[in-house]
Order: sequence, then C-alpha cells, then structure tokens
Amino acid sequence: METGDRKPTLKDVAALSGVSVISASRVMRDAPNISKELREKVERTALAIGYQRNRIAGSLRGKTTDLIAVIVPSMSNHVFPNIVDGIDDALKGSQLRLVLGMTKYEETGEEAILQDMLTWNPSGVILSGLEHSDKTKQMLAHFAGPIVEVMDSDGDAIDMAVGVSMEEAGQVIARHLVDRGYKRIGYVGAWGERPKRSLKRRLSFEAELARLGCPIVTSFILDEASSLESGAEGIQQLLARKLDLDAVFFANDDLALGALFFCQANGVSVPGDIALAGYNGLEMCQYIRPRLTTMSTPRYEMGRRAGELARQMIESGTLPAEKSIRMQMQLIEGDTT
Amino acid sequence: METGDRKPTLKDVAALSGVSVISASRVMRDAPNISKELREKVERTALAIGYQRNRIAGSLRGKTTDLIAVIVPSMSNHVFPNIVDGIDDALKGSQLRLVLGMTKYEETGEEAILQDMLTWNPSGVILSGLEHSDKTKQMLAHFAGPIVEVMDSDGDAIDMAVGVSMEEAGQVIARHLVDRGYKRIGYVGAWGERPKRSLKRRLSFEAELARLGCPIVTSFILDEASSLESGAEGIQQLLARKLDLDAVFFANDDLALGALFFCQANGVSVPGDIALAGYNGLEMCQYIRPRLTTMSTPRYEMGRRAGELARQMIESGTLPAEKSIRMQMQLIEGDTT
DNA sequence: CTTATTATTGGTAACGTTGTCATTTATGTT
DNA sequence: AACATAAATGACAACGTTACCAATAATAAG
Repeated sequence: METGDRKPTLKDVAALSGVSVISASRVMRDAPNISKELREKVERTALAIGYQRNRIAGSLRGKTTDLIAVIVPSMSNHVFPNIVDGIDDALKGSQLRLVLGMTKYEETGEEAILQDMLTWNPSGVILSGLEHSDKTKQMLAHFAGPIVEVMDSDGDAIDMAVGVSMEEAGQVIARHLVDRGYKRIGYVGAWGERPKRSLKRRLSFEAELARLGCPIVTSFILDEASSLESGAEGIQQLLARKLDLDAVFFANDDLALGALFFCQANGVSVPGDIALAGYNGLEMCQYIRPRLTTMSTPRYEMGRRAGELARQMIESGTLPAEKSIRMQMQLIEGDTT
Repeated sequence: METGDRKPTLKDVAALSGVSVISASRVMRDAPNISKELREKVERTALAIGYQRNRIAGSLRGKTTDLIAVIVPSMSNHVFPNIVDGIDDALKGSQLRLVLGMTKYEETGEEAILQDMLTWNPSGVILSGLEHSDKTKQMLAHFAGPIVEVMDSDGDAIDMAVGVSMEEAGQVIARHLVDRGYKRIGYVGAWGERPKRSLKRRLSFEAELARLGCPIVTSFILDEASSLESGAEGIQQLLARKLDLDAVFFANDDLALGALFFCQANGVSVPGDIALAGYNGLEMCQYIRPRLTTMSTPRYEMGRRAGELARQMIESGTLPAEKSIRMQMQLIEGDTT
C-alpha cells in the first residue's frame, strides 16, 4: 500500500519529506517564510513522486478559484476569437484560467451558460455587451467577483465595461455616407439582430440619417448567421426590391464582403451602382480591391483590456477609477463608398 | 445570523426543506429514487433562497470535474475558432465545460499550459496535433481521462486522434501543381514552422514534387505570424530572389490570400506569371476573384468529432473502436493555379 | 398475512487543500 | 543578558459536496 495507484497528495509529499502537510503546501504555492532547505527538500520529493497540485481542493478551502468565466456568442463570428485572444494574453503570467462558454446566439443562451458557469464559482466573469436578461442580471447581482462587459460602451456597466460606442459607430457611418452624397440608404443585419449591440448601432445609424435629412429607405434583418453567403443573399434581396438604393451599411464586414463579391460577380458596379460599408475592420478589408469602407474596432485590445481589468480587480481587489472604458474606433475610408 | 451574507449551501436548503443534506443533494443533481414531494419541496426552497450548486466541492468528493481542457495555439489563426466551436457544440447538453488554453506558438507553451490545466483535474484533454514534447507526453501518460488529439491523422495517437492527413495534403497539392504543368515550385510557411504539422505537410509536398521530377526550388519559412501581410511579404521576397518560380504553395490561406492581393496590387498576373495555392479552404477563397486554389479541411467537423469522442469516453468509459479518425479533405481547384 | 424486493431516506466519513492560530527558533536591541 | 520582534514550522478544523452503507417505508410475491 506504500505507493498505491492513486495520485500523490500533499500528505505523501509531506510524509516523504519529513515535514508537515501545511509546510509542503506552503512550498507548493510559494508562500513566504519558508527556509531554503525545507523548500528544496519538498520540491525534490514532489518532483520525484510526480506530485501535482489539486486546485479543486485548494479552491474549496480557499474560496478562490482563479477561473475566469468568459461568455461569448460564438467563435465563428470573426470578432470573438480576437477578444478571447486578448483576454488570454492579459491573463498570461497569472494563475487565472479561462473557461469558455458560447451562447450560439440563442435567446436564453447567456442565462443558461452563466448559470452553469457560476457553479464553478469563478473568480471573475467576462461577458459581451451590456444587454442581459433579467435573470442574468439577477445572477450577476449576487456574484461576488468582478464582472467585465466587453464590446459596448454605451450604457451602464454592472461593474466595468470596455468597448466602443455603438451610437458613435452608427453616426459616423451615417455621416460618411451622407457626406459622400448618398441619399437612398439601406441596412442589412443578421442573426435576427440577436446581440442587441447591432440593434443599437442600427438605430443610431437610422436616427442620424433622419437627422441629416436622408431617412433610411429599408432595413433588412436576416435571421441566419452572418457570413459571406448571407451577405450576398442580403444584397441580392435588397436589389431585387428595386428601391433604387445608392448605399448599404452592413452589420459587419462578413456581410459587406459577401455583398461586394456578389456585386462583382453580377456586374453591379461598386460604388457606382451602389456603395457598400461594413463594420469591424477585418484585416481583409484593406487588402481586397476595391477596399471596403468600414469601421475598425479594436477587438484584441478590448479583450486584453477586459482581461486586465478582471485580473487587476482579482489581484488587488480594487475597482478601477472609471466604470466604463470607451475605446477608439476608426472610420476606414475604402473604395466602396 | 439566520440568513448570513454567505452563499446558501445544501445544508441550508436541506434544513429549510426539512430533509437531509444528502437528499437535497440528490434532488439537485437529478439522482434517481427521489419522491415527487421531496423533490418539489427541495426545489422550491432552493429557488427561494437562491441556492447554487458548488461544483468545486462536488468535484473534490466525486473525483470527476466535468472540465475539458482544450489547448490550441491561438485564436487568431482562422483554424482554431472553428475547432473550438465544434468542440463546444459536441459538449452541448452535457455537463462538460471547456477550459481553454493557448500556447501562442511558443516552444514550451503546450507543456506549461497542460501542466497548469492538469491541476484542475480535468475529465478530458483535447490538444492539437500529434507532436508533443517529452514532458508533455509524460504528463499525459499519467493522465487518467481521455486524450484527443485533433488536426493531424498521420502518426500514433495517445488515446485517439481525429484529423486530416498532412501527408495527403502535401501530395495532393504537389500533384495538382505538376499536373497543371508547373515546374519551378516554391513554398512559403510561417510561425517558424512551429506546430510540426505544417512541417510534415511541407516535407510530404517536397517529397512528392521530387518523386514527380520537379524538386522544390525554394522553401521560405517566415518567423512571424501568418497573416495577409506576411503572405504579401513572403511572395515579395520570393519574387525578389528571381528564381523564376511559376507556382507557390502556402502553409495556409491567409498567407496565400495575402500573396494574391500583393500580386494583384503589383501587376503580377496570377496564375499567368505565378500560380498560388493555399491550405484550409476558408470561406473567403471561393468568393474572391480569382478564386484561390486550396485544400479544404473540415475544421468544425474535426472539432465536433473530437468533442464527441471525449464526451463519449467520459460518459460511457469505453474507448472507440478506431484510435485514429481520418477525415476527408478536398482539393478546391480555383483560378489561381 | 408473512416474506422478499424495491423505492426512498438518512448518517457518516471522506475528498485534498489552506486559513487561523499556536508554537518554536532565530535575530536584533538596549 | 534579558527582552522584543521576526522567521519558520506545525496542529487542527474547515470548505461543501457526494460515495458508501444502513435503515426505513412501500410494494409485490407467495
């Protein structure tokens, strides 16, 4: 029974090192006030018997899990991989680990996943957007750790938000199109406009157009995922309606690029017959010809900043000075408008 | 002190419901043999006092965490978001949750992250590729749960692998280029060829070219990340060497597309002056003109399959019949070759 | 109506770690 | 040298759940 099959525990390490369990524990987690000899002795045996910390046990006693729950809609949207990348980089070097959940754009997805996530007693929560169901808000209200909302900066954050202004985005694009002389303007969205951010952006876009005397001609919201294919479908349907549009703003670059390719393949001149604008500023947009006009959003940086905020709050316990961090966007004037 | 600030526990639920703790536990995890009345009683009080399961505690006692450790290089590579998406979908409806770690293409990244991940005592591990450091292999050898290696199917899996054949990929592209009459062929890779998969693919490509009597003219491995920009840089450098190349195979579509855009912008005719081929089959490739020739890989499906395998093994405890699942790839003949 | 079986409930003891407090040993101070 | 302070170590109890086994109630079988 000396060396049973079971995983070695601190008890084993301690016994073999001839020290107390708690001292072994201190060595393993780099706690202060440990003599060099004891440390070395313990580290040696730990290595020898292949001891591995059990953070489950530690988390139960210590109340802190070092898990960061990250809830995003999906990875197939080009935006969120960048966010997650940023968060992960921000967490690098800390003990914090990222637990990922995806809502797949389902209505109650966020709620369900958050509920499950909270059973892991995470140290922090990062979710996307400022709009959440009542039940979600209620769960978050009872949550002790930091909550960071990423993507959107218009509105009240629960703890902290880091994002860009949906309102600004809509306005900037609206002004740009009107400045360029377009008058009959349309809009195409996707995902049934499920993450409310895109809705906010569209409403701001429409409001600004109205203010500028060019009220929106039509807004077409696809129910499907946003993709090149659905972008093509969107523009096709809009053109088929013969509304005499001269410009269209898309909820994201995937849709806009899909529309652009559709136009190219079908002899529709861009921006001669119709101007196209996207949103996000994917790397691709600056490389294709014609270059797509779009709003560039700092996705990686938002993720990174969100991760840093969460980390900082967990490590120092202090709330940052500002509740909401508004990051800069940039209009990229391409050749399609 | 009746209702202290502390989170309600099973004990609270049990006491308020007038049942034993263990019965309350059974209700919360849908264990069998619970009477309707008791169940309802417990569920009612749980809801009333806002009880939330604590899986940390449960995992400590129960030995099973329901966490799946997923280790990938990065999210900014277009491949892995799809993999992760697939894994997540496969896990849907189960208790399993995805814990994500990224190696950022660092040499010892996988090792370090796996080590950390194992402290969470995950129920399963999914990593990418079949090549791992000795230390990684050693840690995995001691790991009790299922290990799924995703991406590559050439070689020996630890438990199970689901992927495509790097060898086949290299060969198919080589044959395609030679069939089309190209003779002076080059290759461009990135990331210092760090994930060994791309190396395997290149070697197979080169071997097949040699076999067909058209030995590779040059292979150029960038050290930087693969992106449109580095693809442009790659082709530029290759062209500058005046090797009279007539075709180039790129390690992935990002590089190839970057090269294509560079050529378009600089008056290099594709495929007239030089043919270009990529790898992955991103949606984009079929939409741009000229369409990029590439190998389409079933990324989402690989992820999904990997997730299913892990899930199945965790739920049923049985190893699948086949150790290695080889998925189909497809050569997409575009206009660039 | 007794006995065998099954469904339902409960008691106790872990799971492996760390917070808290106590004790011992080393170091510094007057 | 006596005292104060800091560094190093240890004992014990908890963290909240569930596995395991025992007990009881309900049901079926003979």
